Amino acid sequence: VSTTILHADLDAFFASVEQRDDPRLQGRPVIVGGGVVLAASYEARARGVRSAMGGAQARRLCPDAVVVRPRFDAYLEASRAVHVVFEQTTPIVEALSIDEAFLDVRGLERIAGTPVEIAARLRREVRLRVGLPITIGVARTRFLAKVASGVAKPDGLLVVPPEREEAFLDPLPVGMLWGVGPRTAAKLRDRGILTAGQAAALDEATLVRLLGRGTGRHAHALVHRRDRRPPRGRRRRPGRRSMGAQSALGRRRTTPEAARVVLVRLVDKLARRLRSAGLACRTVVLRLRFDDSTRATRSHTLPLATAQTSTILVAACDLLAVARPLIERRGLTLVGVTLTNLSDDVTGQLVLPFDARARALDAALDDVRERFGSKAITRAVLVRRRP
DNA sequence: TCTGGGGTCCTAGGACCC
DNA sequence: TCTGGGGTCCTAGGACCC
Repeated sequence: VSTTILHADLDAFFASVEQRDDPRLQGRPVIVGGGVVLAASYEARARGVRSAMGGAQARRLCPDAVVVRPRFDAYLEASRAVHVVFEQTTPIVEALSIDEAFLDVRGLERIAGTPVEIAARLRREVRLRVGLPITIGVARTRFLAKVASGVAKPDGLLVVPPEREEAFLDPLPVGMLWGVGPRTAAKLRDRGILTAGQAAALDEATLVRLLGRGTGRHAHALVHRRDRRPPRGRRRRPGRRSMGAQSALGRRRTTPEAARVVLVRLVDKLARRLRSAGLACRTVVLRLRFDDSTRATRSHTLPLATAQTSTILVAACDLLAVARPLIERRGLTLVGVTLTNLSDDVTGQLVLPFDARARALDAALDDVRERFGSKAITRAVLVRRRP
């Protein structure tokens, strides 16, 4: 029942790193990323520049902005440094993304002070040791803490005590709710529901009817400030669910042949990432986007998990062939591959379906050799399953 | 308003098995 | 033989988040 959850969120992260590393950028509008805005400093945001905005539009809004190429290595380095400060603050740290995390400081009162004192010190430490501004929201639940930090930005600290939760949340627009994006917000707006408080007046069944089961229940829980799950430490994180890569193709009309060239590059890159993560995938998803902004996916699930480039590539090319009519009808603007059904379970028995052909078995054995060396297999047995 | 890349989760229908 | 029910997997799509 205590207010011990912190949501720490670095302000305009990529842009702040650039301003930190180049004093000439300090106090000036900075845009990271060329074609599309990856991050905008607060000076640029004041002029209407937003992340994910097209580069041309951003420059129109803010002609004097300094446009910088992203330096992902520098961001990763900064993120790690901030994380060290988090870990020294409390053992319970749940990293949400490269620039934000939940920290649970319950039980630290005697050692480290109240949550607010801890949060204030954390902000100073990050500023001092990493040189970056960070905003922290403090509340009883993760969701409220996150909303609080969003309201407190930039470079702020905001506490929502339990008795003020309702007054804090109810006037906020529904779009601020976690999991409520443009589509869901529009559905609610059609019913005249604009704020969290208005949504809270509806019962769960109504919200489920309006938004679907998952989204409806979730929204109902959030507006009633139920979010019981505490931040989980990094110990047992659920593990990666998918791994993907994509490539935008630009304006020119792309033939299936040209798409295959891109596909080979993507699959090669992904298979390497997969192997270096010690994972294998079983489902290959081909993602396509067309110039009329429609999308399509085609997927195939293999009989066994693999991390082998050739196996994945064959599946991906088959999917491309399946999608060929689609591609010929519309202009292709993006090709992507996502590998899902990930597992790290490669030891022990490999179970093939009864009708597995010799090639599938070879592929499975090659897979094991590729990952564990040519001597990894001591015995392969074909067992007939009971009929 | 289509301009990047990397993810997560949910839903719904069909196939298949018990 | 007919009827009913339950569960899992696969595929495709949708929505959302940073």
